[in-house]
Order: sequence, then structure tokens, then C-alpha cells
Amino acid sequence: MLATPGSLPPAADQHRWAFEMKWDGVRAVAYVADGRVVLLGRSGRDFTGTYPEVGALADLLPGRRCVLDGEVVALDERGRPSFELLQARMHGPGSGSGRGRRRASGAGGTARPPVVYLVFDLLALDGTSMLASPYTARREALDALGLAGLYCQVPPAFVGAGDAALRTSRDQGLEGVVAKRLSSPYEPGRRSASWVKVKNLRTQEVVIAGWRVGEGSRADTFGALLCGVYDEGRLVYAGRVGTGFNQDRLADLTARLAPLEQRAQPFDERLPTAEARGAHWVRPVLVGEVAFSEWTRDGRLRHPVWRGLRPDKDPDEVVRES
DNA sequence: TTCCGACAGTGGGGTCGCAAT
DNA sequence: ATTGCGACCCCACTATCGGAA
Repeated sequence: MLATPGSLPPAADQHRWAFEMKWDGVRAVAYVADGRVVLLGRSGRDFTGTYPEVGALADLLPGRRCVLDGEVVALDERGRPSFELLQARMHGPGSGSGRGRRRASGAGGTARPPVVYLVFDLLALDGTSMLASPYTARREALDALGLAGLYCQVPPAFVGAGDAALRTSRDQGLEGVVAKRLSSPYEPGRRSASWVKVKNLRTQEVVIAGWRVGEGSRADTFGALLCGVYDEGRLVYAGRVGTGFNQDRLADLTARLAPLEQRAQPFDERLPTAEARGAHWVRPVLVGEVAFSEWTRDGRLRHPVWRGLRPDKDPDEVVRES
């Protein structure tokens, strides 16, 4: 069951909803039986070997059989979920694909941060399916299991307090909240309106430094815009944005960019060849706004979405805002 | 008739493994 | 040794079409 992107339910209706923090990690369903745990990802891939810590679930549920739904997350030093940290774990040994020798963590190697399985739903218990039960009943039964270990936890759900939950998620630097209708059954495989994800989106002004040729239906406009921001007077690369345009905007921007084309990269430091491949450069005079989730370690926008031109803004004033 | 949900298509950052260079 | 590419993870968004409302 997946959540539909959206906004908080109206205040008058929030008493019919529970609000949970949105955890930035990898979705996984755990099958616990006979002292064993099997962890499956969204694509059906077997993650059991990739995140062996989750095997501790078996010890927390002696003699029980159940199916749990949750998120595997890696925590940074401040205890916040970090998808970038988790990525170092994602390609580890797994019965799905990884014949790979495990790489020693330490000198030269990427550290392997521990992960935590955050459980938020109970799909079956001791042979009885809970799918048709309402959220409240599933949640009650989940809480009754008393899952609380180093590597497996049941984070709290807040009933009726959507605005406070969203504020908390923002203050804690989390991705957002997921609102779940109290009366709703579990709908496997469906993107349901009974679950609504409300993300803490950020916006950033960017200077358009160029574009990359598109593919397929985008071959005659562009694939993505190459973005920059000023840092102490130097224009630095901030990643690409390739979504959020409709046909009209694609055509309009293509026409605006054509007369601005130049040979030289407008960035103060040349991009690595891989990044610059297929790029057309322009005079850095157009300013646009993008929505995004966070900055990556490398200073790129994560999940960038084009919002529109900002003709009211001076390119020289475009700096990283947070 | 209108609207919603599912799908396909296009794009992003990032990591890893393997083949081509 | 480096580079390129696809396969996975996470994701946003547009356009389309058929069936539900």
C-alpha cells in the first residue's frame, strides 16, 4: 500500500486520521515465522541478507507468526534517517543478486552504517490476515506486540494532530508526515487516497546555465536544465532539473534558451566530463525556481522539480538559501 | 458525461558491478 | 586504470486511456 502525494486533511476532519512521521529509507515487508525473518522490498526482491539486523525481529516475537510493513532506515550521528547513508548499504549481499564479496569497512571502504527497521503496520498475525481490519485495529494489535529492540522499533502515530505532527517533522528535519485514515483497510499494492504523504518541500532559486538534449518525446525540446547558484561570487553547479514542465513550458523555455547559447561553460569550475556530456551552455541570465527535498552531499538538488521562471529576480542574487 | 486511477514515458541523485575502452 | 552503461534504490511530473461514478 502506497501513499498519495497531497496536503493535510482539513482541520475539521483530522480527528479521523492518524499522522506518522515519513521515514526516508527503503520500504520492506517482513515475514516472521518459526524464528526466521524474510524481508521483501517493493519490487519483491529479497533484502534479508542485505539488512541482517532485521533478523532480530525473530527474537522479539518468539513463537509468533506475523507479516509486518515498515521502512528500513539508516540513522546519522544525530539520529535522523539519512537516505544517503542507507545507499551505502543498499547493494550489499542479498539473495536476490549479490554474489559480491562483502567489502571490508575501514580504510578506503565505505562505512556500513547500522540500519533500523521502523514498523508501522501489521498485515497478518498468527495465520489471520489483518488486511480488512481498519487502521486503528491493526495499529492496536501492532502496539500490543511490544516490538522494541535496537534494530526494530514502532514509531508513534499521532491521532488527530496533523498540523503539530507536520511542524514536528519539519523541526526534526524529517521528510514530512503520512496521514492515514483511521477507518481504512490495508490495500496491498495500491496507491490509496487513505494514505496521504505530506512532504516538507523546500524551494530554491537557480540560474539556468545550460540544458541537456532530451530523449524520445523530449528530443526536440530539452531533457533537463543545468542549474547553478552563486557561492561567494562564483557560479557553482547545483544539479539538473528535468521534471515539472508541461508541453507549453518546454516549448517556451526552448525558445528562450536558443538565443542565449554560448560555447563556454558558465561555471567557474569546469564540470567533470561525465556531467557535461551532451550539454549546451547558455549565458547565465535566466532565473527559475525549483522545489526540492534536500541538498545532497555533493551540493546537488535532490528530487528537483521545476516551478517556473522568476523574471523578477536578478541572477547575481541567486545563492544557496539553506 | 465527467472524473479518477493505473500506466507509460521522461526526467532527477546516488551506488555498485561489469564490460568496453 | 578509466569510462560507460544498466540495474537497482529513492523519487516528481505529464499525458493518455479506459472504466467507475
